[in-house]
Amino acid sequence: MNDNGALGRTTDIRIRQPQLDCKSKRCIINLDKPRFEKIKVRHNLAYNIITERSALNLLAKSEQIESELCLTEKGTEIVQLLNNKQVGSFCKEKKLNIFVLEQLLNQEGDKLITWQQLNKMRGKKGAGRKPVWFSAIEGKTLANQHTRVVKTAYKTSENNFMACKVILKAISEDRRVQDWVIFKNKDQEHSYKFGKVISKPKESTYTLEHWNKTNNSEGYEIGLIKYSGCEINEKGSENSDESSYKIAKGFKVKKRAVPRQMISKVRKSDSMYNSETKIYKLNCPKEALFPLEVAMRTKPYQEVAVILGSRVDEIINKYIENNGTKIKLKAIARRLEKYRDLQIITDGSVDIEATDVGKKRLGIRFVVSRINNQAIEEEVSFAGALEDWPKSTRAELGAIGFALLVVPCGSIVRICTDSSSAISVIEKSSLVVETRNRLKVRNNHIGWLIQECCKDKNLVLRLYKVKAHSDEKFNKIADSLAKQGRILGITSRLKEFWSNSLETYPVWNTTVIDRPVR
DNA sequence: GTGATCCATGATACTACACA
DNA sequence: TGTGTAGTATCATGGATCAC
Repeated sequence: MNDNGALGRTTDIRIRQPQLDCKSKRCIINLDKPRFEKIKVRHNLAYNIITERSALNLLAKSEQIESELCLTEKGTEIVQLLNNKQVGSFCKEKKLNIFVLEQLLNQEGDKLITWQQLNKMRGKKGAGRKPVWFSAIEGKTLANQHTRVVKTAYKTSENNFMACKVILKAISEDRRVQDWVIFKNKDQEHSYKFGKVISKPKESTYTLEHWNKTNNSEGYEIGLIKYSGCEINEKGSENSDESSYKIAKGFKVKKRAVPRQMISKVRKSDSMYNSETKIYKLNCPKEALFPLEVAMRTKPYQEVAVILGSRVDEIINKYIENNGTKIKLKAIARRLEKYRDLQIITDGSVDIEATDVGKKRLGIRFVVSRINNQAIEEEVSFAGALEDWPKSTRAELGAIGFALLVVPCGSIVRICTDSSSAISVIEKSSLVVETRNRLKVRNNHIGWLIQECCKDKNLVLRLYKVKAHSDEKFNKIADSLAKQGRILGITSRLKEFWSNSLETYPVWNTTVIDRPVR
């Protein structure tokens, strides 16, 4: 155990394997005698030595191995709820990776999932009979067989983060596949809708069929019924009677397609509706798909796997590589999403003190100075730094580009900058349409980003040249953020987003060369 | 024209368990 | 360890539809 070489690693594996075999949440070095007697693991030398050691009351400890092999501190071991015969059945199960009762409860920790739901969420078929150990767990824990609410002693006191979750997938590239997806209704912050992609044209939008959630009493938690008279289609469809909803194609990059096995058709004989109505059911508890809804209702709040963003979020994801910067920009975008007329002061600077060109950082910052042509009380600003090619115009363009990423779609944006060269680059870029000519403009990477961003968001961009270091309040703030952004701000890197338009582009040391190359 | 998917239905394979 | 049983999902089929 103390050996750092091959012997130690082999011992580690030999200890790890029987832990999984005997369904222990802790390293078997820690197990007491009654727990060892629950299940015998055969053909494992390390296990035999540890059991013999336990019988002789000898002590062996390794804090490092024990902590590495501890699956969870919390949770009720399923083995503790079963008799010896049922434990035998439970330990034969090798595919589902179930160790504690909490893995079988829903996100709110008050209901037991079914055998079929467990299998589906683990990507298994779930064919065959329900095993005796699962039936025993049901018998022991369920307070109500119909609602599957568990007895108070087995409920979790807070949000159950050990619950099984459905892993959403990206929407299939195959235009024939009618994916089931979940999407957010803009008016209801944490409420999600179901949709079926019925058409994937080559243009910029997909068409979704909106399916409404229904409550039922036939043993499944969520039923899906096609919705006529869709309330959320005012943006996508001109006809309010249609149940279709058009979505931006950028949507497809998000993992929001529900795996096929999670949705199945309800048999006509089981349906409470007339025989003509198609009903689908969700083969998992609703919380397994919507953990964010649960997390917002229960405290403490923790970030969870499924977060669906807005179009602005998707555009930020498209251009920015660093997660920290993305989070900051999205937070600013949320504050501005109500407004359609914004004036933003931008500024950029180069770290002239750094002698190593490779380590020079570009300080970028912007401050929102006026909203709907009125001065704002609360400061909305961003300060950060940009990597690669330390040029002052690039810094100015970076600040403008970042500012455009946070503004709402369809808005009028007035950018105030002290760099006439930045204004010149943007104006030149807007006049050049051909890809070949675009690449002849200096700083074309950010210039292209700005043009694409305006196009993606349908922005009206107006550029104003202001005097550097003027006395205006927000210009001062922008100046004061200069050093802060360059020294303390998160260093961001732009994605090579134009790889969608260009098959090849010049790169030096993994960095895009954004000036004319001969 | 080819191939993939959807749909409904019936046949079959799969899985776990009981028992000898 | 092998066999039989029960419950369930999956497969095969063929027509219709749609994308390539």
